[in-house]
Amino acid sequence: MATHVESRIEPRIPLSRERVLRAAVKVADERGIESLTMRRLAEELGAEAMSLYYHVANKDDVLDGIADLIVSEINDLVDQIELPAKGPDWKNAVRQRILSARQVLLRHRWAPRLLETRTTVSPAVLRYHDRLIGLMREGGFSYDLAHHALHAMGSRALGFSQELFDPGGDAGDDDATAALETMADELPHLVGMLMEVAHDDPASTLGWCDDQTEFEFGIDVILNGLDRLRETA
Amino acid sequence: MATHVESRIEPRIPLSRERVLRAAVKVADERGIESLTMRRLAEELGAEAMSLYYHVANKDDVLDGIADLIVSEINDLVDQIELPAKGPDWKNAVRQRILSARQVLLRHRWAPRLLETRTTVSPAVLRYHDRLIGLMREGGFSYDLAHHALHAMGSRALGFSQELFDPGGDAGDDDATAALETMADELPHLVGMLMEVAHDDPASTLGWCDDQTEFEFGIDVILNGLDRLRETA
DNA sequence: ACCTGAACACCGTTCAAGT
DNA sequence: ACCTGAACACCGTTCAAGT
Repeated sequence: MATHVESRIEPRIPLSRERVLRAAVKVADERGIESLTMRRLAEELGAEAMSLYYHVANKDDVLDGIADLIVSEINDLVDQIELPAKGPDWKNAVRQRILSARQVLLRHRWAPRLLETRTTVSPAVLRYHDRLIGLMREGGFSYDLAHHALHAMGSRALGFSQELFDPGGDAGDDDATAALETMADELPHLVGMLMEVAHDDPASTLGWCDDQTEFEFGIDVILNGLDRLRETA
Repeated sequence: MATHVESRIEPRIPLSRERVLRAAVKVADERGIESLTMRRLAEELGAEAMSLYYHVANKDDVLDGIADLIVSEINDLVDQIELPAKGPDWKNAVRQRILSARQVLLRHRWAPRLLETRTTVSPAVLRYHDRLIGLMREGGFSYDLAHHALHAMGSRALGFSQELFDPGGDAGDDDATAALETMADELPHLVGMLMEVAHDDPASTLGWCDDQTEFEFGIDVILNGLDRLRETA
């Protein structure tokens, strides 16, 4: 009867794969992906951990699912971008798509790392790349060059690039600067570079020091290089 | 007394941080990094899991340690490469270092993913990049351009690039090809590309489909682009 | 069809205790 | 100084049982 009353006050919405995945994104957004456990996820849904297994195969399935959900969000956004004219416009069109994808990833900071560690390919990722190839074809790429291009862009195609270390991210903070000075003997070039570059390096936006300016510099080097190859092909 | 006999037969080598980390690399090489647990690591060393904590702070410390060990292996190798002449030689020198780094990573397939997930910066990674900046400076780069260059290369500087999905890796295998054909409606460009490109795509060497040819294509696009910027700067 | 309680195997780690 | 046994908190997951 206590349960009777409870169920009146809060009528139970049934679980579903959709609800489970949306709740998982919410938990990851709010508390970080490392605190996304099956028990925590169930709690978010007002259910028990074991109930989830009726709707998803296991935790890996959840992770695959939310990775796909994020890239679907990217697809929804880039589908609204108008298609370019044939020829040299391809570059700006691709650039615009990539920067839009990046906007979505900025809302889900945990997503880049998750995307890189998933080994099963997401349908949404396939779709995203399919459209990218289409744009390049319209721009005059052979399939062969488009293939090389996808490899050259790597994760940048989806709007991020994982940095191995942060060559300037903490440079603004005084402690780090002082620490660097003590390493000047062993790391002369790195310290020299950071001293000069530190002032014009704003806060990073994604990853460790993958800030917007540097990200755009990187894709432009690649897109310009590909454009040159397209012209001479 | 049984223990007495045992200790005679197999005199106990004392543990040390060095031994722990080397054993951890061995376990990761032989059984994959996902099976590197504190208990398994201790077993490899003929000790109990709790004994490890006298020599390393925790598991994260072990992971930081083996990441650093691998990059040290890279440093040892690239230090043997002779230095280039001033000027345009920088490109080949950097290219050669990157491909040497890649050779080391091919011996430790788990290392790229580990390197990308470590958030604390390894001294060896700092040293590697310091020398890379030095080469670019000799080649005529400003510190500012060298900084952009490091970002543009990202993980490629250390010899790998994580691919988001594998545009042709399984294309050789018949099942995958058949599966692709059924997706031709939704993914026309991707399927079209793979059909054409599949035949000349050999087995991958690192990551999912990050094969040597594609990796070199990618770094060449970037290095050539940077070289052009260096000339016009 | 959908959900759950109890239980299992396996983690990383603490702490007091051994030599 | 170096190592360990017992124990704890917390995972993902199975399975039989509930409605």
